[in-house]
Amino acid sequence: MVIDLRLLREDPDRVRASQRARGEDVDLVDALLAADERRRSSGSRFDELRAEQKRLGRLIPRAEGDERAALLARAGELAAGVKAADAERDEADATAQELLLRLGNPVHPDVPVGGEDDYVVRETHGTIRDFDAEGFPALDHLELGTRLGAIDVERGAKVSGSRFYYLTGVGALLELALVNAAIARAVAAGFTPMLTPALVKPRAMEGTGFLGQAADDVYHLEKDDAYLVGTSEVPLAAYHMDEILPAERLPLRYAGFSPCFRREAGSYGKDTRGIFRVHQFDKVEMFCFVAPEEAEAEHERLLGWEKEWLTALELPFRVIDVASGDLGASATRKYDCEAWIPTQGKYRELTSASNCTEFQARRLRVRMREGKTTRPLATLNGTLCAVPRTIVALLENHQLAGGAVRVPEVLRPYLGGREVLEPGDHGSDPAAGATGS
RNA sequence: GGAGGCUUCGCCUAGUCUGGUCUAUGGCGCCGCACUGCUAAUGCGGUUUGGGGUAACCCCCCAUCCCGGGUUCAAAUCCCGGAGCCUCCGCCA
Repeated sequence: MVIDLRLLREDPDRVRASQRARGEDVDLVDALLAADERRRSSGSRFDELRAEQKRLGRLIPRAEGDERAALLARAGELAAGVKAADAERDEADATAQELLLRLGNPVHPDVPVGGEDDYVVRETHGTIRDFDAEGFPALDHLELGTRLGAIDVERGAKVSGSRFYYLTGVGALLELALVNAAIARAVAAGFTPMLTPALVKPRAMEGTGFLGQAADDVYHLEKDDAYLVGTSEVPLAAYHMDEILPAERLPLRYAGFSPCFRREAGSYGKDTRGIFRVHQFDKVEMFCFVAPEEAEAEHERLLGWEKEWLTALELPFRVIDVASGDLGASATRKYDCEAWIPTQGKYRELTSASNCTEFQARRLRVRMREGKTTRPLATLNGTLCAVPRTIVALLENHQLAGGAVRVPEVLRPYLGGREVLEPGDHGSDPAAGATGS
């Protein structure tokens, strides 16, 4: 049973306050405490009866005649009692477990309280271009992508439905360039690159906190009782499931690359144009296992790597401290990097760094051993590069008059040296064209 | 998809047929102590994990032999279901 209710028992008011800040059910806390109490009392009754049962079990084989009959009679009573206590404990366990799934990680005290719009802007970077001054109107990413032969949403919809797309020609090259550049940077920063499964068992999904409030957004394959991951955070967190890691091996840092699947339930009519919000995309994700006391510092480091990446892509962006009501279930605090999208006239989320403290580690039973003691560790995750959104930001921010797009220097080595993407480039190797071969 | 074999406390392993001091054997590794110019060797002790009792330590209780059910007074052991690994066959990028 993957339950740890220590914080709840010790400081229920803090958990209540957290639920309130998240805009979630506060009564849940009392229901959980009640289930926990039932679980404990039936558990200790079970333990006592079982102890007596064991004692009898040792006497019976040696007893004879009337004595043996009496012992067997008592043992029969005990068996019934043990069974009842066991059933009651199981029921309380299941109830507690089910309630616990709906309880989010207690929010960090410095997190701004409120909903989606109550974030606090931490910092702003880069310069927003003034297209009026430059003398041409900014085209949106879909217009640019279509002209470049990079994005095909019509055929995506024809084949798979709305919110699906093809990346074609230089669009496909652009994704591969982004992924390669991002992985190279992560590796240089000390991350171990990982290609992860996209299909996981319920345990992994549940343990990372995606089957609570976020369950509607997850694809489930009923026939196999398997889930399509919405991020490689899931298989990365579960990678060390049920393991005890020596403290001296920490921090463990992984850079995962995987497709991500999201139902986008409840976002009808939102971002319907282009590839900003889609059902399937690829993403490079950073994931860290650290000692709990290191978690906040690691959170800052994750944010730092994200900022360096966006800066290297020459994108104007800002960092927000996400408000309590907009945190995922697993995060105690979350920083989003939002890039400026010229045609929308606003900043939009490109990356997100979450400190999950011990929330996921407890559920997945990932622990650290330090000397003699074993305790849960902390997990953190941060986007390095979510491909479609990054493409949106790149196309729009780096567009030139006439629909061409300047390639930031970091990506050029990964794009056959191209400095500009231009309509008519079908993605073949420019060097091959130049030599006429 | 079909057939068979396997899964024991870090690793290896005894135990399962024939249910009951299994409170799970031994080896390796690891930790501590002793001995020893150093190292090595040797000896002794310790070494699954989770929950509970306790202010805490020692210690005590319960669970845990892949997981979940069942039979039984009693399950590592018997029965059913599932998972994982391996071998062979079929199919396949």
